[in-house]
Amino acid sequence: MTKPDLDGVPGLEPEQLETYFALMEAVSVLQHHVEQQVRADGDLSTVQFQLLARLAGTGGRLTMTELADGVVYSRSGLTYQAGLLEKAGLVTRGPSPDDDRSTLVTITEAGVDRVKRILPGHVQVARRLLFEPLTEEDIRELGDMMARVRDHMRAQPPRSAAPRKRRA
Amino acid sequence: MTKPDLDGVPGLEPEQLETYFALMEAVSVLQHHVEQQVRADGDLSTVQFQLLARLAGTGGRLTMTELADGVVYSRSGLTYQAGLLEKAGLVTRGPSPDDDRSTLVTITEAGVDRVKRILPGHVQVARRLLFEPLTEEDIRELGDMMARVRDHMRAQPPRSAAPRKRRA
DNA sequence: TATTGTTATACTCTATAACTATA
DNA sequence: TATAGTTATAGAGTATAACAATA
Repeated sequence: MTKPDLDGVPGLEPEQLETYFALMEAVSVLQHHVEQQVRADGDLSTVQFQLLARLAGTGGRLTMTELADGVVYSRSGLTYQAGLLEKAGLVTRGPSPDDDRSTLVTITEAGVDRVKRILPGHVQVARRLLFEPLTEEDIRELGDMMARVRDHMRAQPPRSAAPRKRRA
Repeated sequence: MTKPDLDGVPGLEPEQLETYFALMEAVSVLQHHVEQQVRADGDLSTVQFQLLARLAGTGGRLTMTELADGVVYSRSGLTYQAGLLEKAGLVTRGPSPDDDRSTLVTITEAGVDRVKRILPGHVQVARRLLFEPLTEEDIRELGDMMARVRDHMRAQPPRSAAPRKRRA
């Protein structure tokens, strides 16, 4: 092994590849800092914060399946996380009046407070790490692109994997 | 709990916040698909693939510390992953001639083959999920922005955390 | 039969601290 | 003293499969 040769891989457009790697590295570092901030300011993992924030941003109560959407990729994983959040007094779980199979997860006042406690530092991290080297127009363009990408991903049919929960 | 009120959180500029959330959701979904592809095509975790790809892209051999940079955030975590890669025959570890404290990690032919086996599908996932809804100019701009962000992050001094390994 | 959610279990991964060896 | 790396260990998280209950 003296010099691995990675050329000859079909279908690589250098510009896309560089963009992809830069994006993934930048976001990976960002995620790491965010993880630390959420833990330090709110004693939660990022996943827990996302679930809580999602709940807070959607009216306060969702079924387990709705709550999982896009954040957690297995049912049992959500049950585990919801159990932790409930034990911490940040959400409650109760029966749904609409569907007796469903569980309604409701954010508590303490849960909302926790999100509020975390958010400012959260935004500060994003601003310092992500937005600082970008112009206002960059940010607009980035937001526009990412909204398109996100919607495109949401619309993607599951490929070979078993169909997962979809939003109603 | 009827309707959590998240307003009144200081320092939030709605445009930045939306951009941030769109970015994080899009990348999170992308990471999940990438994880599945790397596992399916190459029987590796994303971290293992990143380590291997980094090694392949940097001339084939790096010290443990150099290899860790930006991918793994603790020394022991890298030792663990390097141990797995070595057991799988994808890298070898040996003493460094320059510094007897260092360990040189060298990618094997099998390691390079593995990266080559994974890359095409990898790029395909990125193209299908990330690049499809973007124009060529979008991609150029995104790449430009992310390169700036990445470099900015690399230049950031560690805040309150203990200083980590830095590239030489 | 399909769907919602939980449980049990096994596995992967990560981080902290203690340790060895070299600079 | 500081740095490179390993080891032991403990904890968090995830996924799979089996299960119960309802649609």
